[in-house]
Amino acid sequence: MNSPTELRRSAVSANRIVALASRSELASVEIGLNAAIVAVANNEPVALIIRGESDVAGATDGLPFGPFSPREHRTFEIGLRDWVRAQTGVELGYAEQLYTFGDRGRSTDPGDVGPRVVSIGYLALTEAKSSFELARGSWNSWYHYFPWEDWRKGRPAILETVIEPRLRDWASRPATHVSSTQPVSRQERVRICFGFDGASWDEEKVLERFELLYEAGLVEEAARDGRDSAKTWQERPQLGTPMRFDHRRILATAIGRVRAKIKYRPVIFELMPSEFTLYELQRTVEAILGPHLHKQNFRRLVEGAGLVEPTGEVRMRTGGRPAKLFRFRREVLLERPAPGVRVKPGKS
Amino acid sequence: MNSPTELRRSAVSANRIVALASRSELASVEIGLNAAIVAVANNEPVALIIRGESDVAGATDGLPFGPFSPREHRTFEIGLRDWVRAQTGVELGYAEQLYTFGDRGRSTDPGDVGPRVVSIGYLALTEAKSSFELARGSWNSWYHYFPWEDWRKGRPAILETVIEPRLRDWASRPATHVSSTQPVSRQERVRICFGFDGASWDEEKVLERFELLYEAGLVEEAARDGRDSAKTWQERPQLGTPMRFDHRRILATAIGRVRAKIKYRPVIFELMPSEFTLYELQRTVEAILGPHLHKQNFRRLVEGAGLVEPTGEVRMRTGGRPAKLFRFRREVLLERPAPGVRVKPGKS
DNA sequence: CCCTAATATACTCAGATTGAGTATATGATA
DNA sequence: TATCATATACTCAATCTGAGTATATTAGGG
Repeated sequence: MNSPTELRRSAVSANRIVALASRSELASVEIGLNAAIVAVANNEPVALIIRGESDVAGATDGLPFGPFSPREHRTFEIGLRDWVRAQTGVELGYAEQLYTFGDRGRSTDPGDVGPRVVSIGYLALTEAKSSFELARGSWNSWYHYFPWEDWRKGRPAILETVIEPRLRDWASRPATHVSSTQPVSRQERVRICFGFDGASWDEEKVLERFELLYEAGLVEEAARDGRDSAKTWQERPQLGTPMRFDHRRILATAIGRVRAKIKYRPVIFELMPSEFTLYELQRTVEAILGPHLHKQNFRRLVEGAGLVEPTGEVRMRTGGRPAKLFRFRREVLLERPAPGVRVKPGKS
Repeated sequence: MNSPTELRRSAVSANRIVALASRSELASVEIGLNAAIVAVANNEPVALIIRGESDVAGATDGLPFGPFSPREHRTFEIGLRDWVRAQTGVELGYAEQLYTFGDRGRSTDPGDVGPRVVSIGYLALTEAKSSFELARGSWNSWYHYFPWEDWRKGRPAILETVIEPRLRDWASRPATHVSSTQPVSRQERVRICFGFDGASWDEEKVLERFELLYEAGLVEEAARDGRDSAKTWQERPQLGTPMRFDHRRILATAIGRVRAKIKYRPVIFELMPSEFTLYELQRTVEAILGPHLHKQNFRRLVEGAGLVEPTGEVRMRTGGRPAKLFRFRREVLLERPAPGVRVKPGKS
């Protein structure tokens, strides 16, 4: 699943950029790597959270992160795996780059050209091992940070009771500055992102939703960063647990990416033990995507796509008829261009 | 289309990473931005190429690139747009981050901890304007660099005559080091990537194909970088025009991304003038994707998805019946979760 | 002015896919 | 042994999709 990294060695030549671009234009920055390490434990989607000292707003939770030292590691990914192992005891399987975040803070102080950190966000998937094995950190449900994303018991009430009225209020106020790169009105953005007024809920728009809440000043991070929109609220509701730095945004990016990816790549199996029943697989998919899937069609899909093969064993004590055990058929990777769990929300 | 960037301001807090991670571990690096600027001119997919001084292997072509200076620009994207405008005269419309490349070169010289460049690759789409307007650079067909990707006249002969025999030869030789992260054999990788032995051709695997050719030592860049595999060939074929640094890899990433993206986002219209006929639209899609599409079904799809609306005008002198003119219906963005040109290869 | 070539556009149809339902199999438990 | 709970198998209609045929409208040659 990891793309070959060998080609990247050619970046040696890129050092010559320095010779070409006027040296003085290049300001040095520091590179930090952030990992959103995702697993599913007891049908709960979880991320590996490190509890650190609280920030100015009192947030303590954060993603594992560490510096990238070119001295020690040949590639970002090697560096990432190294310090994740050292820091948390977790051995990463699948990992992919998410996004590189590098915006300067809101400080407009012209003297603010000091050490600037560019953070490269990574998504990693792993099988959920017991928390005892963790050297540091703990597995927390990601819905802890994004309660509005949890549709497993139907539409979360928080959408109706808190988010919708607040966002409608915010959307009805004029935008602070009309930007040409933002041709869509606040109303429309709110409608599309959160599925109000009959628009459909797109479970992949996790980042868009979080950014909207941030812009509207409805999450703790917005207040911490001193956004004006946050000041307009008399008392701000607590929408999920805040995180340090911009880690909640990175986690949102990660969740959106996983939700999109399992549909066209068999990454769901990175989260499963080697043998599983089809219902366990379905529950794992549901933990990630949210809504319930149609059981019979789910099996038809998964089996029909050749994603799994029976081991011949069965699991007893399921509470009913024993369930056949399956394993992932790695060969699909060689057979189909984009094998994944092409599910759409349906009924039970 | 551009995701809101305001949230990124919260990265100010990330400066505190420095306080947490031992300062000495952080080695400063420099950030370069690379842009793969893509357009379609006369049914030819093109990228904006800057011709520079030739590198050690004689390659002159490269992508526009420039330093990222936190002093001057609040975000990567603002910086990118700024120097692309200054350098080439092109005003970027759509832009998205592709990937951050940061591998150290193959130099294992322990003293090699000097200025290291991390390059952030961006994909930009723009309408093809005449080359005269370019301050610098020229629009070159991307198939110039990747001739094996051009399936518009059927399967490119180069696959049969050059690539297949060479890759089979390479695949039959034992891998230099068997890696646990690479469970698929060389044979299988070659088969999947290039569609040999009846495997299907996946037009999105542009990067995978290029990396395979690089690993096999079949592209100029591999020789330049001193790869062993390149030395095994008596005379190496010329597979496409080489580029400076790792720019051909970035371009490959960009092509793969565009090809994937037009299927679920209406980015194709970034490449079109404001009014166009359905056949012009189809030709543009074909320029990007390669294979021919079924004309009648293409119209059904595009119209049925509500992606376009007739302007009421027609274009005469098409060589036959006049063609209705259409424009992009921006409202689809508000109606459908993932509007795009969901095409699959078909007949004429 | 009519015929033909070339292109645009409209309609048709069979097979595959999909959403959603009903029916049956089988072990656990009272 | 009856009943429950779960797993698994089968069915069916609606929709989608690939691919074909048919018609409309212009340009251009005679």
